[in-house]
Formats: sequence, structure tokens, C-alpha cells
Amino acid sequence: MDRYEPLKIEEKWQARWEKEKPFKATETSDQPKVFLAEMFPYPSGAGLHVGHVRNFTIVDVLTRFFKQQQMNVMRPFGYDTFGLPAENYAIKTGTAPQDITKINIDNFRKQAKRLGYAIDWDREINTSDPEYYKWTQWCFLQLYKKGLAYQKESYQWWCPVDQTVLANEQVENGKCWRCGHEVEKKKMKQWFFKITAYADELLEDIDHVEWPEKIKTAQKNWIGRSEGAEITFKIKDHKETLTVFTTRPDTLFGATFMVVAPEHPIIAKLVTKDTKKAVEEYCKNAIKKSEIERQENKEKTGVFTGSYAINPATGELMQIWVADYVLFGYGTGAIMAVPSGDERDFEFATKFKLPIIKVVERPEGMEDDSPCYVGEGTMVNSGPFTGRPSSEVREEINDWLEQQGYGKKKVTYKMRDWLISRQRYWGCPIPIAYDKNGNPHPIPEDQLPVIIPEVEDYRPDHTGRSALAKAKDWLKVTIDGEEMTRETDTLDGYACSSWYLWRYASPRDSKHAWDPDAINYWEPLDYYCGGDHAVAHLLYVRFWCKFFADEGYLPFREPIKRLLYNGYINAPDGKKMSKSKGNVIDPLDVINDGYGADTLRTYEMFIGPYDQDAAWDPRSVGGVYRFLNRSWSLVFDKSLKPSAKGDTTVVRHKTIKKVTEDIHRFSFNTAVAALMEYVNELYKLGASKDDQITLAKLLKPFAPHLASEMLEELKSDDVWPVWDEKYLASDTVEVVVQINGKLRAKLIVDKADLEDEKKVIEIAKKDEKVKKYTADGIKKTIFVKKAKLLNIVV
RNA sequence: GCCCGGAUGGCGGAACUGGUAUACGCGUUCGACUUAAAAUCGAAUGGAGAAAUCCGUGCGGGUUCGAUUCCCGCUCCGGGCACCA
Repeated sequence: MDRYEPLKIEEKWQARWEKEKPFKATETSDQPKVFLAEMFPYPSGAGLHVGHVRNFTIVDVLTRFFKQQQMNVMRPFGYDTFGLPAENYAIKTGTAPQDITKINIDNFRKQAKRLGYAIDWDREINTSDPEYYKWTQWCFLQLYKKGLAYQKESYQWWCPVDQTVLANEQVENGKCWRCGHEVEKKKMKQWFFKITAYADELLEDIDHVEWPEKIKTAQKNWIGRSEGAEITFKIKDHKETLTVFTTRPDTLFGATFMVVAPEHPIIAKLVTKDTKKAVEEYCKNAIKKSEIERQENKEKTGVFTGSYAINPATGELMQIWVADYVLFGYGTGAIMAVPSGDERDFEFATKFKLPIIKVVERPEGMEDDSPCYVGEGTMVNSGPFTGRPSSEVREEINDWLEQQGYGKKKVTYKMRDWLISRQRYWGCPIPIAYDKNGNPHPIPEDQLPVIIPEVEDYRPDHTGRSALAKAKDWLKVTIDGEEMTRETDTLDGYACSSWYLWRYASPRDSKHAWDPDAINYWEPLDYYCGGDHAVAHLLYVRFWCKFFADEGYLPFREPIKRLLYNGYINAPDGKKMSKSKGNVIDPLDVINDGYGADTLRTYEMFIGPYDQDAAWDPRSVGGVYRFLNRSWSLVFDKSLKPSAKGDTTVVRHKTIKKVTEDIHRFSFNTAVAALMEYVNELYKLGASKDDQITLAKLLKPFAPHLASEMLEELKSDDVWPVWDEKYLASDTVEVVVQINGKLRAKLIVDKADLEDEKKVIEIAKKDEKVKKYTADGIKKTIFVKKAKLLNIVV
């Protein structure tokens, strides 16, 4: 071989890895374990894109790095296969989703192998495999047993054209993502997971994992904990009472009216003969109001019910209104309106001419004089609390309300329970059946899995049920001798991905969802890498982890120790890659153009910091190829004789240190840059055999095929090299001299002199340039030994 | 509107704890090799200036001997949430 031929080299090594399975992971090692995974992909028909390659390569670099450091590494792979694209394809073509999924997986696997990933292919999993979803159903049943999977009537997005229920993510700007028709709200009985039961723990524990701050913040905001009070108001001439949630009980004296959400059941009791018709009309319209109207039109609307509540603090009557700016799903679905202390209430009061009473005075010096002020201040018009700071009064009113029986402290969350019903065919069937009376019963665990039946037509039917309803025989099931009808909803795909990280520990276990010993050994996950699902998936796994820890199935309460959240790769024009724009870079094209997988992998690590977005630059790919080509030549080009033009010991040890530390801190781009510098140096100084081996070893996580080829030629193992600090310190050091903070001179001094500030100053004073700038005398000197820097102030 | 990121040469980026701004790569220019081109190898490359030197990390202030880095006030770009009481 006389030139670098990546395609040949890569074919050779991939065949060898396929045969020898060097990445197979077992629990028997004495070495410390490391478990790494990427967020498993949805295997689309388009195959791998450059974003997958970035994501998978980050995991691969770490995997190979730890393996070379003699750790016991496990790096599995899987496919998140349920989902709408396969179902839509089925509807369009009549092909079974099972078939198209298989084709797509085969393609993905082939491509992942073409990239040379260090995957234990015996640990491949697929969420739509009955052997897998059997255990998804088992998980559901555990949650069901503990009351954490339950049914509730709820409004669901409904497309009147496609006659199907839509998930939130399938509603784009209030329109069906498939047909573009405006969606409606329809009330249906739905399954939920009670994630709110873990709200506090999910919030508290997020501070104890090594995750990026932005993900932590996103999750905290999503959970949205608010401390406040529930206050119960009496209603004039009614037995009924109305309970509200507020974070500002201190403003109670300023509460001049009440508002309930259009869905609130109390409305029927509050209306009078005169208001009934208008209120009913308003509620009907508000409930089916499309998302588009809600977003575009935030103009306050509402209608008076005809009833009055009594303010417990003032005894004043308060009109009770219905308005859609109050959300039924948050708090109690009703509020006390304080127009002087809340922008929305103020807007509403102004529009409908309701009373506004100021209760919080701004601190002195604040210039704004709008009648609405939401901040803290001094209480006014507040009976016994007048003149006191609002923040203190908040606590005292809480106590007072509690004593009087009007209320209690209360914590509320923005996060709702997780709606898991999907009226779709291509999902994991919910293992439930209904008796004659419509009561749900769990499918016994020994009857799992509930297999997805084959049907001819994959479209949902007009009753809002998935295509599973068309499998008439399948629908019938006998439980404890009683004939029942199966649930036709399937589970949200996020349920399938909420436990797959544990399945990796024992992927072929037919007796458990996960084997306790394997879990003990491998889990929790040490490194998780992905660029999506900041709240959804990453919150759901944490929820299930806490639940299964409570049930004794998991010995830890956080499933993922470290999260690497990688950025996107954009097209060369800086825009998002998309088929319609025709700016998509296909990674397989890059490989087959002759660059090979090693160049592609190394380029995507070199493209920029892993957690930032980056734009593809075809010319930089060439630069990385040149670098690998030069590396190859250092070993295989016999005209480049290993010679001793200079001593490479220092640069070799410097590079080992830099690359090792950079990989540890996930600074892959600078690690590659350090290797480039090393190669440049070796071209100048000549490479010793030690250099050739060191280079190959350090290169291996990035360009494993080329590095393997080099190491084979050099008859070397791939054990990660270590540096020796003693080579990194030379006898002389360069000290920079600043005059008033500006660099003016560089001095070479003996290392020993660095310990002696006076000596350094003396040497500096002899320097011609320093002399010139200090002619008028020196006011002060600052010597920083660590930075090897002397600053002279004149 | 709120929250979180980001802004550094012609371009992607580096500078890890306040201490030599622009590592590495691309591009450009020059040179070597070649009949020639490509490939490869070598050199130069922030701006202004003949030079001394001055100016330079989105903008305006501040702290400091010293600020890309810290503080205050903005602008623009990207992302998330969005009537959450």
C-alpha cells in the first residue's frame, strides 16, 4: 500500500470487528464499569443523517477512550420504532408497519456498522419487538397496580377530516400536521400516568445530576412549582363554596371579583335564569376554541354568571365571572381577581368595568404609576395589615385564613399528569380489557405480551378508536372466565423509551424486564448523549426510575449520571437541513466520495464544541482528510524515515496530556486540534517509533480504522498512553513583561529564577525595551509566577 | 412577555481558575516538485502604517496593575415555555 486508502482499510477492520466482536460487554471483569448510550434513534427511511453521526460519534469516542484505558465498557444500541411515520406509510401503501420498520432497522444497522462504532451488537433492542413491548406492558401494569396509571375524561385534540385524535406534537399552529385542517377539542376518556406524584422529587433531585444547566432549568420551569394558598369563598345565597389558588394571599383585600374557567363544573350551579343562555354559549365556544385563536387573540373575554362570592377579609360581594384566561387544568380552575396586583385581572377589570382597589404601594422612588403593580411593597386599604410589608403579610394572612377555616397553604405545579392514550395502530397496546359494565381490568401478566393484531386497513375508525378496533377476534379476551373487550388505545411512544436504558443491562432476559444483578452491575447510565427531548423523555425516564426504585426494582433514584446535550449540525448555508430546501448532507455520501468513515467521524468532532450548533463546511472535511493522510504517511510512507531531526519527547508528552484531558472534559474539537499540532511537529522533527505508536493510540477514538491499521503495522497494543510531568517542564521558561498591562517584552529566564521575584525584575530591567518604557521610573510591579508574567506600572 | 444560550480575523473556532487574544482547520498569497494541472511539501497571513507605533473579542459604562473572562445598562441572533393566578 503506498497511499492512504480509507475505504479499503475500513472494510478490513469492520469485517474483523464483525467477526471478533471486540465490543461485547460482560459483567465478569474486575475493571471499573462504564455504561454509555446515545438517545436511541427513530429509524426513518432516510437512514442516518449527519446529526446522528455527531451524536453517535461522541458516544463512540468516549467508549473507545475508556476501553483503551482498560475500563469495562458497555455501549449498546437500539431503535425507537413505534411512531406515526411508519403508520402513515402503512395507511398510504397498505404495507404493514412491521415490515417497513424491519427494512429501516436493517438499513440503520448497516450504516452504523459502516461508521465503525464500538457497539455490542448482541445488545440491540427494538421497542416494537413483542419481546420488548411485553415488558413495556408489564411496566404499565406495575404503575396501574399502584394507581399511577388511571383513566380520566379529558379534552383531546381531534382532526375532523382525518377523524382521529392527535397528540400535542401533531398539532402545528392549531392545525392537523397531516391534512392541515383546523383541529377541535373533543372530550374522551383517556389514560394518564400520575407523574405529578413525583413532582417534588423530580424538582429536588435535578440539582444532583451532572446535566447541562439549560436542561435543568427547562425541567424546573416545566415542573413549575408555586407556593401559595388555597382560599375558599362563600357564595351568596348558595350552599356551594368556590375554592381558588393564589400565590398572593396578601392581596386578598384587593380581590374584587372571581373568575372560573369555562370547563369548571360549578358553573351550572352559579347561573341564573337570566345568565344561563349566555354563559352556556360562552363556555361551549371557549372550550372548542382552537389553539390558533388562543395564541393570536389574547384579548380578554368573559361573561358574568349572576352569582356573587363574599370576600372573607372585607365582607364585600364579588361578581363571579367565567373567562377563558383562567385555565381549568391549573390550580383549582378558579381565581380571585386582584386587578391592582395582576396584569391579566387588571385588563379584565378595565374591559368589564369592575372595581379596582389598590392594596400594595410601590416602594418609594419607583417612578411607574400605573394602577397595576405586581411587585412587593407596603400594604394599603388592607384593614389591620395596612402599613406592613407585603411579603410579611403574605404569611400572616395565610395563618389568619387557616384559623378562620377559609384556607390553607398550598403548593401547585404547572406540570400535569402525562396523557398516554394514543388512538393509533402502531404503538404498544395498553394491556387492559373492559367488562360488560365498562370497568377496566388488567391483562394478567402471564398473558403478556398483548400482541398488535394484523389488520388490513390501518386508518383509525370514525368513533375515535385506533385501527386495533378492526381486529374483531383480537378484541375478545377472557379474564377469570369472564368475556371482556380489549382496550384499543396504544401507549405514547415515550412510554417505550422510559425504561429502555435498563433493558440494555439484560436485553434478552425472558423472565424480567431487567435482571437485578445486571442492573446492579451496569446501571445507572454513566454517559447519555443526545440533542433533543429536554423535558419530555428526560423527565419521563426520571419519573419511572423513581417509581421502580420505590417498588424495589431499581437500586437508584436517578437513571442518568451525566448528560451530554449535543448541538445540531446545520447546512453549509447555516440553515436547518431539510429535504425541501435541498441542502441535506448525507453522511454516507461523504464516506463513499472517498473520504471514509474516519474522516467523517473526526471532522464531526472537530467541527466545534459538541454542545453548540455548527454549520457543515465541505472544505473543512478536506482539511481533516489531509490530517489523517499525514498521520498515515508518518507510519506507512517509507520515504518519510523515522529520523531524529529533533527531540520529540516534550511534544509527545504534552500531546498525551492535552488529548487525555480534553476528552475528559468533552472538548473533542481541541483534542483533534492537539493531534494536528502533534502531526505538524512530527513532520518538522521526525517521528520516532514511540511517536508513531502514541499518535495511533491517541487517534484511535476518533479514527479507529486508520489507527488500528497503524497499530497493527507497528505491532503495538492500543493501551492508552500516560504522560510524565517531568518532561513537560524545561530548564528555562519564557516570562512575558507587560508595561501597564500591555505586552512589551519576552524574557528567557532559568526555571530556578522564576521562584525569585526580585531576580526576574532585575533581569527585566536590563531589557532594552523595558528600559525604554520605564525611563520615567516604576510605580509598581506585579509578578504572577503561575502565569509567568511580570506587569510593570509606570 | 418570561427563562436559558450565544456574539472573537475573510470563514469555522481556541484561550480550562482575571494574566502573552486569534491555537487548530478552512480560505488567500508566495515558493518547491511537475511539460502542465491536481495531489503533496514548505513559508506567510487580524486591521492601519514606510516605520516607531496605534487600534482591535457585538455596543455603552464600571471594577482591576491587568478584562474575551467579573459587575451594571443595552443591541442583535438562536432555543425553550407561554394568559400557570
